[in-house]
Amino acid sequence: MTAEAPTRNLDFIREIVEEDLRSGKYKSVVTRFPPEPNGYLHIGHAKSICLNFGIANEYGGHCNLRFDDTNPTKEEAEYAEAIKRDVNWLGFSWGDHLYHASDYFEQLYLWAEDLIRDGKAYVDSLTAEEIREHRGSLTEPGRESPYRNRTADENLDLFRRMRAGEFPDGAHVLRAKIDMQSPNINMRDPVLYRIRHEDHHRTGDRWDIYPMYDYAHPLSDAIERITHSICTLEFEAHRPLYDWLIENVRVPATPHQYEFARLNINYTVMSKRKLLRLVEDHYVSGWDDPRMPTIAGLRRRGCTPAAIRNFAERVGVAKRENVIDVDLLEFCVREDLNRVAPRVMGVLRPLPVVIENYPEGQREEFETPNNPEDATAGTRKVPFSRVLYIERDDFMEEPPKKFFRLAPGREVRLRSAYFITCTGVVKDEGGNIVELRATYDPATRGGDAPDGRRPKATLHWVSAQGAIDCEVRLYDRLFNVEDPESGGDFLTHLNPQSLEIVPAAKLEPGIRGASPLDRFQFERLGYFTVDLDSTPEKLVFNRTVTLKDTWAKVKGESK
RNA sequence: UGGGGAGUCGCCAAGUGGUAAGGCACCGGUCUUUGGAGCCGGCAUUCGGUGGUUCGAAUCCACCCUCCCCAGCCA
Repeated sequence: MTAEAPTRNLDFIREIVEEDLRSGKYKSVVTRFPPEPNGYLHIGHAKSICLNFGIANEYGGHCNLRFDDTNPTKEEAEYAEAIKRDVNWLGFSWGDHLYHASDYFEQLYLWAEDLIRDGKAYVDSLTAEEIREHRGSLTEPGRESPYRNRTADENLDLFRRMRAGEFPDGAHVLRAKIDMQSPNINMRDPVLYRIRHEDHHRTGDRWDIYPMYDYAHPLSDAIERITHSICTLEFEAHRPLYDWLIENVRVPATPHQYEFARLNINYTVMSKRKLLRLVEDHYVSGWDDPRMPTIAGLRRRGCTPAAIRNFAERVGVAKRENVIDVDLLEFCVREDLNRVAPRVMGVLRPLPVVIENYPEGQREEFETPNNPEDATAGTRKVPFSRVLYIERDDFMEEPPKKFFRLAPGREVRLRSAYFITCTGVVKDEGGNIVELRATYDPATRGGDAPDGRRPKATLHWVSAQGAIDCEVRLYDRLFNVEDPESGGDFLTHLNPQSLEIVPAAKLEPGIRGASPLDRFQFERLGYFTVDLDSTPEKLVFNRTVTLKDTWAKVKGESK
């Protein structure tokens, strides 16, 4: 027996967590996922959720869900509800650790007064424009505001009157008194509070001043005794300010901020601003449009939470900018669905086939496995009759070299049924194929030939009698370029073929009764899920992802 | 041209001085009542570049190059 020393490949954040736990710096770990309720969560957030909740779970700590609701002009309760639903759906739970930055407004305000009394904050009465001018630039230092040296009493008085609503929006702001010469622009007396005469979705009209993210975030982390405050790279330059506040405010704990690279995926966009644009201007049907990279969209598309979690794990956590191949996401989705999705036969573009030697009016049923990958999934019966539908793509009158499917004179297997041989092609006046004639071999019942012959192809099929008409929505990537953000307006890269509606696909009768979000594999085609628009009278399916298709690839290459 | 980060296979990503893990993609083969899945194999003499230190460097030092972030009273 060799006891392998399992060298786990920890990401750099987990390494830090383990070291902090090992050294005793922290007794247990507390993380937080801090969304702003101003839009829906997307798969980039899923990476952060898996990281934060994942670490909490792995190291026996907990992860808070905290709404970063410091800006009343952009936030809505509806978004908060959607966010909670999505985090839960992904499989994580915050227990009773649900918080809001707005819950801390009073404490945050009191601390701001402390800062003023300590001479570390002041009320500035410059206009926004003037503040910008005084800030300097990347290469020039800033200049101090003429209001920078007001007395603590004067500042306190003004700040209290700001709170009391005595001034209009923009009249004053509270600023930290740090260093206008700092090479780090974020340290040039950052704004801590601004006046906003606007109702907040949780605090109503109680406040006329609202804290900025840079002020509220570190202090909220301290209040919640967060140990590891994990955020994305763009906040790296804000860390000195984060640390400044933790040092200069009498907070009950000393959290630390760590930054990792956000997730990007090709052929889509991930910024909330752009996703909002797609929704508001109706380029998609909503935040949960199955083409959207939102959690809600992926759910409606048919992705499983497990697939998304596996994806987040394979993607890794590091500090280098990255763009993940959407192929990896699709792989994770197929991998999970292959295990769990019951199989069913459905024909998207029906081509009738009449089995000439099969008695008119005769019917029989075949037993077929629900999931060859899962012996416990059992079997079901599918009806067979004289007229069948097969996929139009499964027949070619003049088949090229590598086309193994049905063609005149060729024999193929109908999955779980019989071998059939194409004996004729019926066309309309326009020369379009409207029907196939064929004969079946009664000896191949069930799909095996006693003489051992093996057709090169097995086709899916549906008996015309009893077939159920369904709408099927075929999705493709939303954008037709890898990086929609580069090269002008991202909207110009929208894929006009991202949605194709198949109005009347033929499904085997067993599909009746399927409910929204049920997932299936339509054999040889892909994974499909019942859409929210579906009704018992008219089933609607979304294609989650296709199955890999070697023939499609060969065909594509020869083009 | 200030400050903060990052550069290892097409895309991710391990590696922390001892002679380049793994995944996706791709390419072969095998198997197959899904051209699916599975299984087997291939896929970086080289780590942004150039010098240097060392018996030995992706790992240490120096210089250079490229990319990303910061000038919201957004987060």
